[in-house]
Amino acid sequence: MQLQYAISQSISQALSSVFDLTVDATQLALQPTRKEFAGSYTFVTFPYTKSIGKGPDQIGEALGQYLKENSSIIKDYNVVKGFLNLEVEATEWLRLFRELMQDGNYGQAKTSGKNVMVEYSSPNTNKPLHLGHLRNNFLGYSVSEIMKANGHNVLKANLVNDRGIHICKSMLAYQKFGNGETPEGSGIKGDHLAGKYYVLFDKAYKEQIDELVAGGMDKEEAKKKAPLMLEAQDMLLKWEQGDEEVVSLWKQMNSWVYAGFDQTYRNIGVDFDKFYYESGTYTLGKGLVEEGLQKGVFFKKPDGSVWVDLTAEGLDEKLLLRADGTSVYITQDLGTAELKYNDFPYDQSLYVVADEQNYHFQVLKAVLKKLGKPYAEGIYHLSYGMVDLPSGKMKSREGTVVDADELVQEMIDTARQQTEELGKIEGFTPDEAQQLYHTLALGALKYFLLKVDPKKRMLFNPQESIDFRGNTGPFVQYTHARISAILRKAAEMGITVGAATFDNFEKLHEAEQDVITQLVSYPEVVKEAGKLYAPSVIANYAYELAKAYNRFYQEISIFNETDEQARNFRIALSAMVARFVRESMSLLGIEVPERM
RNA sequence: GGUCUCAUAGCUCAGCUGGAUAGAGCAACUGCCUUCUAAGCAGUAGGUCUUUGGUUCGAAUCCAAAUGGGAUCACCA
Repeated sequence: MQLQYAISQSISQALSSVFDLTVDATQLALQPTRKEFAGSYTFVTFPYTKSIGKGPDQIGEALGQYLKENSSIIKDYNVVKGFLNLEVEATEWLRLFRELMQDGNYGQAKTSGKNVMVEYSSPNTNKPLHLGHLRNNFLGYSVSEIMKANGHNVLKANLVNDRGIHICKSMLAYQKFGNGETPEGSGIKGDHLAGKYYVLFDKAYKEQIDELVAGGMDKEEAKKKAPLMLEAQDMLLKWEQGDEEVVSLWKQMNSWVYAGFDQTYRNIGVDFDKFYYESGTYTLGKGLVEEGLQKGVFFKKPDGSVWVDLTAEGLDEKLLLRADGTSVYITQDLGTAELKYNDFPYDQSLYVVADEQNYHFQVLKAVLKKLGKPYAEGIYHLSYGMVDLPSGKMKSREGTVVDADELVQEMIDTARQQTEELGKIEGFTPDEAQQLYHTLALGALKYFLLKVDPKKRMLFNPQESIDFRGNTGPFVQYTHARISAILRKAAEMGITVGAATFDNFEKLHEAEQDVITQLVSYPEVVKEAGKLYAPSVIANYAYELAKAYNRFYQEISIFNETDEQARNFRIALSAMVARFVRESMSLLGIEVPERM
């Protein structure tokens, strides 16, 4: 940030004139001063004791003295055990604050001219979305917003896994046990209906295995020989051959599932610019395999299968094409990478996919590099950790998954209950109340899933995640609602933010200065979040900002202030906090209410 | 077994490129609503940063090893 750089420059100057030591300002590291000491920024003098030949305290004292006398920004200083703490002039803080007030795009980076594709969600069409998908969806959406704020041109893509043996399983079960059930007829959401038959398949399949095992068959063999499995495989074959009956069933069931997904996506507030379907991409990539053979970077084994040797890259040999010429998972991903690049020439292509696929993406990138593809370098696996439950890992087959739709509904119910208990719905129409519950529910859920570093595995505790106090989404939302009340009151009094001046105000309270410090650090935070692909950085910022404001709110009165300038400043400060709370939360895909 | 990854308060998590006495929230305990929304604020208590070595003025942070979780090593996706 500018202020820090300005201070660094002054220090650089001080080092040069006091000690005749040349250090570039960019090499000087400042850190925020710890709460227990006076000051905003701290300069550590230890690294310079050798080259200067004096003790750390002596250096700090001399630098502090120089800065106080020569810099218009530095108000005062103190030296504690070699740490030079610098206090910044209130006028400087206010200057920065005015600057931010006037810049409607503060924190929004200039257009980079870069294209960034973000693939996320990518569901299977045989079952509804669960908690793990929610982390994926929220991450993907938020990272997209963060990339936009960093000036990039973003395309959100969803690669739907709409084919394969698992899809055939639910189709087959439906064919056998469905009795023509439809979402309309039974009132079951389409994706849940498909999921129901996927579970039914698994149940019936297991029974068949047990029977075969009871008849003396080996369990592994029974898994392969169970009639249902054979039928499913047969169905997949028919699908690939374009069998009319199978394809028509596939189309019908998928259309139900899409209607269900669409509803969920709208409900959780995520969207996509482009959809890819594996049924349309699964044959891609064979051309690239051929290309690799031509170039001699792939090789054929005697049985005719095609491989790539990645041992030099620290990986293994990897199959790229089966002996019968059919493709494997990696084959189509190679093809899809190229297809995506042709559709949208990207500088970066992010894949929001769980960390269990780390190896796969290493291979993908390495293979494309071997092929000399220009876009290989831009591929980035945004790998996130699994969501665990207190009971352990989620397993779809064992029914320990937390269903996304159900979870959202539970959150909404909790929001309603909490709001009613607190008696906060006075003056709300039923529609507005409903809207508020939804805003709070999703705020709580998204914040909970996004505040943790994406790379880390996390625990979802139903009890804690529905907490609306402390470091939570609703806490930040509450801060916004509070400020909204203040701004409404200001408007009633005829005070307009921007027009009501505070030119002569310069007695900054500590709590006010802390809020400004938070506000002006926003651009850096957006940059950092973009660099790390980490919404958690934004979430932490929103929390710190809200916390700083709430302290100010508690300690300092706005409307009882007799000094008009001070009052105007505080209203403006509140308005800016509301603005950056709203903006940072929107980078997380979270809305903020006017009242709650 | 090979490779990758994680380990911070009772619980869930922060801790930026090494910097001061390691921070939040929840849970526990104390205060604060005749004043702008108490979904808030202030405070108390709670830690051998898994262990052991190393690098250095200085290590939760960097390096190595050990221990314990997790992922992956499919002609599944």
